[in-house]
Amino acid sequence: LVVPRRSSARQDAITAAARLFDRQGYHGTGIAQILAESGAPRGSFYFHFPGGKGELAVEAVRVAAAEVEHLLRAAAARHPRPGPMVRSVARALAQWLERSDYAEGCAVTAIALGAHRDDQLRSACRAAYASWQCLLAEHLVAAGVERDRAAALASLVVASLEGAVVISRTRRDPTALTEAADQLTPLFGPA
Amino acid sequence: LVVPRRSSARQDAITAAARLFDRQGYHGTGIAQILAESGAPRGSFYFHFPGGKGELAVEAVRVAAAEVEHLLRAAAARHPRPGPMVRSVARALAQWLERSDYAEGCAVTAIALGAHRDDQLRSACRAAYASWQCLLAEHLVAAGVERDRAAALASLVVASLEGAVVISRTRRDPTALTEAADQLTPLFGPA
Amino acid sequence: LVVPRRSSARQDAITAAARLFDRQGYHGTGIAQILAESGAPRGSFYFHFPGGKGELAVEAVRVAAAEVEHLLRAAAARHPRPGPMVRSVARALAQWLERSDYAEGCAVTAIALGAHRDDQLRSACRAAYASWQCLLAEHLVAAGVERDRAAALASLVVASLEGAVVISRTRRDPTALTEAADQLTPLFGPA
Amino acid sequence: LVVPRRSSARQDAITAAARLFDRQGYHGTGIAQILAESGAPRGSFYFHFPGGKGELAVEAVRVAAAEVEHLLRAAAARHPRPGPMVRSVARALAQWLERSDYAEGCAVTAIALGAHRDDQLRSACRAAYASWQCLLAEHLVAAGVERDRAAALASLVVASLEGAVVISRTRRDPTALTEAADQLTPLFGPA
DNA sequence: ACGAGCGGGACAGCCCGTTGTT
DNA sequence: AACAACGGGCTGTCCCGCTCGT
Repeated sequence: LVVPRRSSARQDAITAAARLFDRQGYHGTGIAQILAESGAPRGSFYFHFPGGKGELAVEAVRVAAAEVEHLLRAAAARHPRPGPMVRSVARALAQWLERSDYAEGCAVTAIALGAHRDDQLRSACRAAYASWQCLLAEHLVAAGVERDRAAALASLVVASLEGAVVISRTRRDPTALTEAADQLTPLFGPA
Repeated sequence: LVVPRRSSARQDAITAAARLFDRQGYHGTGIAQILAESGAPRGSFYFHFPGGKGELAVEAVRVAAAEVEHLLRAAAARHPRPGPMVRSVARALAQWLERSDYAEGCAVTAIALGAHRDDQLRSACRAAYASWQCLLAEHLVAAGVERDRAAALASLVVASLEGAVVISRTRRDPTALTEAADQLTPLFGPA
Repeated sequence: LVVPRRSSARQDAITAAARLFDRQGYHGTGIAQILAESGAPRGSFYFHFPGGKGELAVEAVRVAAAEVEHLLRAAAARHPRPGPMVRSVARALAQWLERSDYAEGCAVTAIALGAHRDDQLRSACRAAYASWQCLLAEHLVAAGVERDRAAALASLVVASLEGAVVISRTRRDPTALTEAADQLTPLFGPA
Repeated sequence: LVVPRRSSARQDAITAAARLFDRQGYHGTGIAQILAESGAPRGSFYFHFPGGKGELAVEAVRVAAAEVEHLLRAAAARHPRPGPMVRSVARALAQWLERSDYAEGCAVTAIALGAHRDDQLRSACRAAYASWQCLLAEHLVAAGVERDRAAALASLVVASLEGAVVISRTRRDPTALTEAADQLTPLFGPA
């Protein structure tokens, strides 16, 4: 007996959109390309996404945010001390950049910059940043950082990595990421 | 002796382009809008910019980079110690964001993310980041930071501010910027 | 004994279609909107209307024609003399226009003009005009007008009211209708 | 010496648009078809018509209105008495219908019904009706009809012919037009 | 009778880059 | 150095007709 299995078209389109928005930006990516690369059918696009491109982008932001959340959680589980944890995240991001030949960075930033006029989209990006900051802050607190300082420090870490990804991509060179993580380390407490 | 005073059309277009690319992204901004808002004539656009939109964007990146360089130099002149200097820069960026109601952030980042396929454009963005990092590193050296560490630290500062601007814009709230500068301060040496 | 009470979906769709074709024209109205506004289910549309949009429009024409027929019959019953009868019809049409803020006029005309390529549709419109003319002619004959002249006169009345509705709608002003009825009156015989 | 002779593309598009809007209605006619049939270039459409399809339709209404104005003036010049004048106009309209095999009627009505949401378009149609009514009213006055009645009578004539054109087209038979003109004649005064 | 989904084509609008002429 | 005009491709959006499975 086969479970009715709803079409995968919607999810396929979201995945492809996250990748393409990341590579080419929000305005630089057309729906046609997203559908072509995802193999999703054209006719049901506005059935799956009544809100059009914007709604698709909101979903793409959620997917991209969840991937990074997963990365952060995995690093936190492996490294109890914040210094190694942040360096591990930076290394993972650097590898991600290199593996795509610096074509893919962070879909959230790409969409945040390309479409900050759309309030729902902006809101989704804001939620992504907030979740990352929250995860980092909790890890810092667990490592003994005082709660208020942990929040501000987590904000700095998110911003640093975010900015370092953009710069690394522009340079086609991951040193900005590793330097950022290395230089941040002393802030997390005594070695 | 009369200076020929070339037409301002070219410069007007560049200025408008920097503002609009910042606000709407590279692909989100059309040449028609740039010409309309700058008042530059349509007919001579490809006389002034034979390279088309890409060449215009390169010039816009240079202009935007120079503005930030000016900001950095001014802050360095006023604040000999790196902590206050970086905090002053963050405050200035925050004011810039607020003044435009978070519509304008950094044209370099907007273009870097929107058009990183164009090598000349990417090169111009890379040069912008490099010049900022260089200015910051020299200021750190002058304040007594060892040269190698100063370069890495400057890289972190640039990345942090860059990322904080993106996040602040997304949040419509400047705290990410001020938090970043505050948390970075201890890295610059003993109070 | 329970009357099977067939689903109202079909009738709902026809009613909504008549209203929307009237407001927006045949090509300006999509099936999706008709279904949305009527609350009729999407899945069974082609069960109820195997002929698609065209068949739905034919039914809409019939409904709209019947409404006008009803209006004509009621006016004829109340006013034995043709002059008052036609003026009463014009007033009713004017009220109908005003009540919808001149958004709705006559669905038959809207469809006749928008889709006169479809023979079945054209046929339905022709039947509507014929039935109105017939009703009017009989009323004129009953009032003493000679039979041949009654037919031609009824044709003029239908055309006048038809045209006056279009003009009134364009003007957002019912005077074209009342003027038409007033000026026609002398043709119906001695006061 | 050659007069710079601006491109005929704009006028070509307007002429084709008038014909096609008449045949297929406003919403039933696409810009692509208008450009294809007129031979006008695609790239400069929004140069010639910044207001898009709506602006094109406004011009088409003006052209169509002017053609009818010309017809009315010619008939008025040839027939000093209103009866023959109106009958001559009706004959001309009937011939026009027959010549196009009842595919073309009156572009103004087609657009008035298809796009009465667009205020500028509605305004252009209103102006067309007003100009026809005015021409007719002046002719009636010149023939001795009292001024106030002439205006109302002219309104009736315009509405009748308008409606008769729609009905004739639906019937593919010009009798509605000739009947209308014949039956109107007694209103214009003693034979 | 009906919801979900597909297929592919059309819509209006706008894009960037190039002509000719002046 | 600026103009009117072109060329044709692409955008997001929406369309109608249909087939599934229930």
